[in-house]
Amino acid sequence: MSDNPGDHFYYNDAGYRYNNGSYDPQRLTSFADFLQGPNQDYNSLARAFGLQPLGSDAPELFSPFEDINPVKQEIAAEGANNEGFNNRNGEGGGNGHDNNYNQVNTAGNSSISSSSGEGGAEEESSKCKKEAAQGEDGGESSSKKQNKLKKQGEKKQREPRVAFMTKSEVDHLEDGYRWRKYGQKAVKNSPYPRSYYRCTTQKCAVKKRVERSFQDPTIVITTYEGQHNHPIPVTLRGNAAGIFGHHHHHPMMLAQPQPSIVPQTFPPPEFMISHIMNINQVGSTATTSTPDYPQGRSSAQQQQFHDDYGLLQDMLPSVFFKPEE
DNA sequence: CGATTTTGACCAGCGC
DNA sequence: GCGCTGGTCAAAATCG
Repeated sequence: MSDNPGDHFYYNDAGYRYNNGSYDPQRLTSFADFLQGPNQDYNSLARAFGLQPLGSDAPELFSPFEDINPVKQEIAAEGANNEGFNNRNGEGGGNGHDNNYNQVNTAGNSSISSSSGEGGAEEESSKCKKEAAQGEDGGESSSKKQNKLKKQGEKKQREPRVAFMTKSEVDHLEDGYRWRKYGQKAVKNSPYPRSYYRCTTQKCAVKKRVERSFQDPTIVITTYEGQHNHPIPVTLRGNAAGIFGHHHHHPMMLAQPQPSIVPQTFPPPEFMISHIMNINQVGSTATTSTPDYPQGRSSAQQQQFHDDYGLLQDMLPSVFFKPEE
């Protein structure tokens, strides 16, 4: 949707300051579980991040599990009941939170006319996927493109999407995977374009979209769709493999030397993404062995994890999910 | 010279 | 049907 997610960003109020910065394995577990399994339910991730559900206020973003398959729905329901997600504290969200870092907020950029104009809800939901195409080449030539094989009508439902908002100057964040850009389109109501990427690994259909929030240009919104069915290519430095592991490098060192909006405070967001991807990776491929976080780690490692997570928190202005496109 | 990006054409839903 | 829109294709351009 065009609806630039920016139109609904109250995420800043969501209190992502995860449990006051204290370590909460429970939540970490949740977070990791979410990333690992195929059962990504939106609320669980939110929970993991200590986010408010945004339920009533932003149904279009957070809501519904309608598009998710039955199994996931159950999970979702469970989670919902379980922990009440509805306890949004305050309505307009409001409660400020103000992080240490200068919450940019682009006050100036008030072009947020958003609501005013069309913004209005605008749903959109497009589940469109091209594909079938079937060209009638009836007439003439010109059939250049289409004419692909067409599977019988499978609807090709789309995979759940998970999006991250990250404060960063660079649009395309390093996340350990290789991507090939296959398109770019202007985003309605936004001066910033949206880029489309596909995982370059064969057989892997994961896609990713990157766009900059027009409400707060310091934030980039990265949306992933699908799950990788292969390991992270081991070519990049700062590669997730090193993050937890064996090495004693401080995460900061693994980070890419790219400019950050708030250099003195923030490590490049690439690190964060890698971190997330690492967790994701560990679970998906392998084995049911022990997860690579908290348990079974030395206290130093746990501490490290804790620190990393803290950074991660700072890097992530928030997280949100869009069940329906 | 292969891999990737650029960029306009195309395509499929959707609302009207 | 028409036009808009998000998403994708693919030929040409560029990169490494």
